[in-house]
Amino acid sequence: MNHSRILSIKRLIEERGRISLNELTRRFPEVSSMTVRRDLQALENEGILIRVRGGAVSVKELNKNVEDMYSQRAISNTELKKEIAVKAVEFAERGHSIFIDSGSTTLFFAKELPDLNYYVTTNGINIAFELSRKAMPVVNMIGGVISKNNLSASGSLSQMFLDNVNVDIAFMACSGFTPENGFMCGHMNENEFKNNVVKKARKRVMLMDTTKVNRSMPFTFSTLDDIDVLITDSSLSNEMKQEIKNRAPNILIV
Amino acid sequence: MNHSRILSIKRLIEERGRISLNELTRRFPEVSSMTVRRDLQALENEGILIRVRGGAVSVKELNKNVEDMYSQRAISNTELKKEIAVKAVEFAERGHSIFIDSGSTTLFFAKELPDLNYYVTTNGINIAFELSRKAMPVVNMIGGVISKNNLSASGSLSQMFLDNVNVDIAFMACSGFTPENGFMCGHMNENEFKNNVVKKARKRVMLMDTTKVNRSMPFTFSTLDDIDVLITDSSLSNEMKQEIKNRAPNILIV
DNA sequence: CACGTTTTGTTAAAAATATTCATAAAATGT
DNA sequence: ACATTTTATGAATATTTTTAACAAAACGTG
Repeated sequence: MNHSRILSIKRLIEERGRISLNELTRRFPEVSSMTVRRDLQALENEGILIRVRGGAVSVKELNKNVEDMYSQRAISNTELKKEIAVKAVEFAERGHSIFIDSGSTTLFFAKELPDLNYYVTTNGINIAFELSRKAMPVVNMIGGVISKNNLSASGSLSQMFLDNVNVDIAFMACSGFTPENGFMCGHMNENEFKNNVVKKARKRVMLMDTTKVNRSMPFTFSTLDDIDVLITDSSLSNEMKQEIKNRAPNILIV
Repeated sequence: MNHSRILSIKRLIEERGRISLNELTRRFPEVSSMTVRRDLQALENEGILIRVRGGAVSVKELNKNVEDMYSQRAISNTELKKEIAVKAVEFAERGHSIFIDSGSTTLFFAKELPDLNYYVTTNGINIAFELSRKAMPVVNMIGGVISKNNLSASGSLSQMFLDNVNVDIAFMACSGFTPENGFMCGHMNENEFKNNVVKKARKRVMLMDTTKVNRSMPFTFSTLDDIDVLITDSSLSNEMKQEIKNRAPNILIV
């Protein structure tokens, strides 16, 4: 059955990124290497992969590096961020108006968000783009001047825009955090904007990976007790957890 | 001089996308094919290209297919659109406030725009993204509800946003055109928004490839004599050109 | 079932690539 | 400035991979 074999090969290479002819012939002992070759050729014609000496590489895999191109820079600690995003999705209720802050962790959150009827408002153009790929959610982009480092809108027009939006729950991101100073970011405009979102939202969820902990930034847009839920990755130390609980007894740490 | 040669090879492959070893040895007769091979190997290690039988393909080139991923669908007639974009760039003056309408032709325009100090306002998130890759222009994104088919913002909030922006020159796109009905688009919200941009701008440039000619859409956002410059590709018929001139004597057709 | 078509296997030849080694040039240290 | 080391290159050879051509098998169809 040639078709199902080709499909298997396709799947294999898409998940592995690159595969050698030797491995393929080992995996498909029922056919000759020549057949596998021809399969690869067929897949190459379809633009699925490109053949290289000794095997083939998946075009998708190559594009993975670019997939996140629209987030401008390579994203680090993707595993941590994904972990956080998966946990955060639980807090998004369908039919509600949610705000998603600009940021790389929140970008993962947007990716993980199921395709349901949320009303999403965001100030990140990469997040708006990501959400636009889904069929159901209504995507509302906050306008304003785009800052090139993080693709987020801010400024007075953003503020005006925000005034016209209601937010049930805000999923926020930060660049730095200490228990004393709270959640910080690096730019004044953004800071003001984030601060207003936090004030405005009925419920606030902070997505923060542990690389942000004990890192200071110029501006604080939110203190610990502004926040209802703090979602971090598994490597948050118990001491820090305790300290957070002491300062903000009502916070839920996930 | 090994380094400059490797750089040349890199540039060559980045502009051509794919190159054969034969061609490379022809282009670099001063070194042996073995050396070229080793150069390719070096570039492969850097992730610039991947070697295939008989030559190499540029990773960038492969990504080009995905580059336009963020425009959601494959772009057709890219050559026409590029031609138009190149011509349109002439009309963008540095230091001015320009508006770029959402659309695939205008996306090319955004790509072609040189990296200078424009003040750009746009309602397309893909266009805002594209512009954010450039260092100089100030990018101002119009907020609003994002429509998923063309990644553009529209709605009452967009309107409010537009009220706060001044536009020297607007580069517009349309989905259909007939001389009688003028420039048309498919959605009411977009239509209203585009219409307001046209009203507001001091100068209006329409980017329209000939596939749009004699195609009707539900809504008209601009008539012929609203427009100052009409930029099309080379395959606009002379009859149509004449008819346009008759109806709008002051229009400049490029 | 006989026929044409498509898929697959076998093999040999061709092509491309890798390896090795020798040499020349450049960089480095003293 | 000289010697030493490193690096780049070319040539020859060996290895691997790919292609091509043809035969056999499987498949579908009237």
